[in-house]
Amino acid sequence: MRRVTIYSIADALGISASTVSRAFSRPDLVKASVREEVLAKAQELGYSPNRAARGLATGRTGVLGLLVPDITNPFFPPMVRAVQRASAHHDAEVLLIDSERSETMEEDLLRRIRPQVDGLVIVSPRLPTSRLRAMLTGIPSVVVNRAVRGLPSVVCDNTRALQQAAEHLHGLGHRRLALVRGPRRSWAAEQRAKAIREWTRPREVDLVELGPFEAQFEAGRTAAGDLVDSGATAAFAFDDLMAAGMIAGLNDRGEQVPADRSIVGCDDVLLARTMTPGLTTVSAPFVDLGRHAVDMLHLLITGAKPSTVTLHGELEVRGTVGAVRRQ
Amino acid sequence: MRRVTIYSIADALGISASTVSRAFSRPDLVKASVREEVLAKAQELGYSPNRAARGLATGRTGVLGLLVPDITNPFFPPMVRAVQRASAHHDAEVLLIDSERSETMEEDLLRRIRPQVDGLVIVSPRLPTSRLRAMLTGIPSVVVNRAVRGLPSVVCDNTRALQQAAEHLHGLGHRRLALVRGPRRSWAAEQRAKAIREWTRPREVDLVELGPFEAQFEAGRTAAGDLVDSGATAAFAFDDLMAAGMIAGLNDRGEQVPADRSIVGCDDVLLARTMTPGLTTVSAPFVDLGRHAVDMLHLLITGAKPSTVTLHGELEVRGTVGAVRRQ
DNA sequence: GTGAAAGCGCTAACAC
DNA sequence: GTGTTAGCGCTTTCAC
Repeated sequence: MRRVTIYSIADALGISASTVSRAFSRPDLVKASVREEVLAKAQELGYSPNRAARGLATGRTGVLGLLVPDITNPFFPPMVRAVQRASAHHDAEVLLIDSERSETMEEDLLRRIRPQVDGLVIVSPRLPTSRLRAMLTGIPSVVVNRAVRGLPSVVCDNTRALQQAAEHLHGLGHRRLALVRGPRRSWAAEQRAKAIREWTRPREVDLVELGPFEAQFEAGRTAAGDLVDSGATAAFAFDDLMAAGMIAGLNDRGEQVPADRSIVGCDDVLLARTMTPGLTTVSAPFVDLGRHAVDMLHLLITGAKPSTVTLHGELEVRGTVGAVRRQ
Repeated sequence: MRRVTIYSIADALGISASTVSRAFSRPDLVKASVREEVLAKAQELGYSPNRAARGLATGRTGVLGLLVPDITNPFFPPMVRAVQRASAHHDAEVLLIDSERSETMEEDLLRRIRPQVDGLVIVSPRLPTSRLRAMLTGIPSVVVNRAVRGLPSVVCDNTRALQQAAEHLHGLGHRRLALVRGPRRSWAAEQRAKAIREWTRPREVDLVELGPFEAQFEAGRTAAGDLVDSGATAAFAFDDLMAAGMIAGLNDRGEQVPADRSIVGCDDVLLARTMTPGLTTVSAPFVDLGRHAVDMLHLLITGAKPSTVTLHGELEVRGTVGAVRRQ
């Protein structure tokens, strides 16, 4: 049994292959009655178009590449889902790449999939701008959570929410805050740090900066020691994972959150809700992040020039912040 | 600037395209010196093979499909990573599909990607066997964590580890255990339930069965009520996510774990380590699961007939089990 | 060990 | 509206 192609259908119907092809890719160019015959026969024969062939002819693969630095970080699965869902709307599939936080893997993998996809959604907080730009020239790409001149991006600005959190802590009596910084050279880390610094500057509040640290649970645990030493009564963790690690580290040292110290995370990943008490954090708009990225990518692929989109996180007050402890 | 193909290289070197092609796909058929020239020139020109063209010619896409039911469940990211890593060894890319726990999406998405991949790694705990088998005929497929007659699979048997856990609880004085069941019709859920029942039967221990429940945090929270009502002093949750939910639910009701009740999870996902106290659980061999699945798939694709692989979970005793509370 | 040529299944001018 | 034709970039006989 040989496989069914547009020719099988064309022969069966006594029409040309082009018409069959058009019935699928440009249905408006085919007479309705013919189109329906084609579709019916296709159904009957179990035909489904060969993407590779279409790809060869059109130069399009119908596949989008999604690069994430660490799929095991709970930030990414919801985003992956959103990207996939949005891609389905454009009839595209998603090739996933997890670079395992390695820059060399990132470049290798990117090089490998580049020719196989129509475009790329890239989450690469740390690859130097020049190398990032080099990897991305010549292929439609949208960068997530990082602003790179000349590249369309969709970013989440947490400034307002973080400053609200700071305000909240201030209202609870905290006057010495810690900023537990995320990865060195991470765009988001810098962004978040800036928000806190900016809020602190005009106020009668001490700010101590700790880190940089990796965006990992264990790094948070380590940071807990620095936090205790710093004398800050409340801390902004770079993200929820670090916040969770910091809380565990404080527990190791006999401290309770929020009784002894307050902790604020960022991103509102699953973990933040499943902790007890729930983590006070800033929610990331995963779904919109993914959706905008894909929509923008689609625009790029079809020749348009999308402009950068900025979304906003929102403060979620839960159980890990409380009134300052009486010293 | 036109794209570089085997012809660009062939022209530049004054040789034929066939030779260039062979230098990549059948290097043994090309004289070493020529091969090296080709590779060097390819490097210089930034050539990378067009998969679509290769796919058209060979019928292979170089892409593997990976279907997971819920990428936001922390069980899957490490497995996705393992699958991707293993695929790289076979020079294949991974097309990810998250069915969002919907059977209809699962079938739709599968139908869509089937023609675009060389084979499938499927994690589908609940799709009825007949429909699963129907979706998978005609395409090399490996099923993960589910035994389906006639389909090669790689499964994780947690019987021994769960029974060790039961033994451990027994040693701590627990005589009334709860089995908090996972999703109805889930192969793993049935498997785990069987292990506990089998251990209980010959012993002077009461077993109460709760559920079935969805494998979700919130379902665990709900289950906590049933658990309290059941009077069991210790419980086996279907998985870690449920276990975390149950602990949160118990806290809501003023109970502490393990002081008031002991909880055992399953899978040892990130969450299990980040909780305080750490969750006693049974570790899943994520990396091996992914690796074996891909290796088996590769065998299938190349015409061999792999046999089912059984891996084993191991008990990880952490902080959520303790001596039975004095009533 | 290497080249010439056909063809994988589809699309896209171009003609009719 | 539909058919004809010429590729897309690669692999793979088949000669040499």
